[in-house]
Amino acid sequence: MDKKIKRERSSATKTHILSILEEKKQALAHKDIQLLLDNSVDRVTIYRALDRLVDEGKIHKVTGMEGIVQYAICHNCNKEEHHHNHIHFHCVQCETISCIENVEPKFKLPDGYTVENVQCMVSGVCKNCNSL
Amino acid sequence: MDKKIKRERSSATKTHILSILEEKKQALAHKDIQLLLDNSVDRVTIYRALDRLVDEGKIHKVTGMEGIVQYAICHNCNKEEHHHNHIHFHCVQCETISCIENVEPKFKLPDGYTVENVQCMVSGVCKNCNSL
DNA sequence: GTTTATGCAAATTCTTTGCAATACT
DNA sequence: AGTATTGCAAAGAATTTGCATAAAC
Repeated sequence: MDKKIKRERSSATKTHILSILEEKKQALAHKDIQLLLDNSVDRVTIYRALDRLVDEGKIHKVTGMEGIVQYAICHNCNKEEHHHNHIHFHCVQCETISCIENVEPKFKLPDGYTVENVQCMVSGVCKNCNSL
Repeated sequence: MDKKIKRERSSATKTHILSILEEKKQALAHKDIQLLLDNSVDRVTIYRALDRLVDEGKIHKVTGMEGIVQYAICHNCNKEEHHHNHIHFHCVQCETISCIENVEPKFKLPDGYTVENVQCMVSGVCKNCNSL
């Protein structure tokens, strides 16, 4: 029940994953990351590195429309506070998921409900694909 | 690539699943449904019945915060048109997911984006639990 | 009688766990 | 030295596929 006191440590896998996510500027699934790592890193190692990055507030999990789990860079988070109420956009043409930073959905629930967290997935055609 | 021409047919499993979902008034996972069917129906049969019900526009899939797939009754859908832009509410106390009908999230995406579909998961405490 | 639904076995995919070896600080 | 990371093997959960039998229309 007690929190594991784990010091953050750099690791080849974590660094590499982060730079991939930075470069692609979109959410990627475990599978994609493994491929982009040239299959040179063990599946399990990738799972664990992703978990640690999530714990450290560096990336966050996004579950796509079809239930596929993906990971994206966190821009406004740290280990203590997470802010993922922004919209995730799934482009049906280029099949990518990306974060629309600074756009939060507004809504009014019926009386009696208390809101803690919001996850919003919007699908459609992204800026890039629309301008082709 | 061609659509399977399947006539809709009644079946014990489909009917039973529908009445369970109607009665519970919340989204249920495959697992829950199997249990509520007293484990008397084969896992695979349930998966297939759920798929068919989704195709027929009778129920829709909801993927919860933690990636658990659940199914809920459709109130405004048919085989041709689906309207699931309403909010799905996940209560962290009673651990249920339910549809908040008629509440759609509003947001404004940057120029260039075209919206086709919206899926919004809100977690918090539901009306029932808040009034206890 | 033709098509769809069911049950069983088996295969796939995704994810997690245990453990020994290695790397980081 | 002490703790976190890695790789491998193996287990576990969720979902899908194939095929023969049963049921619906």
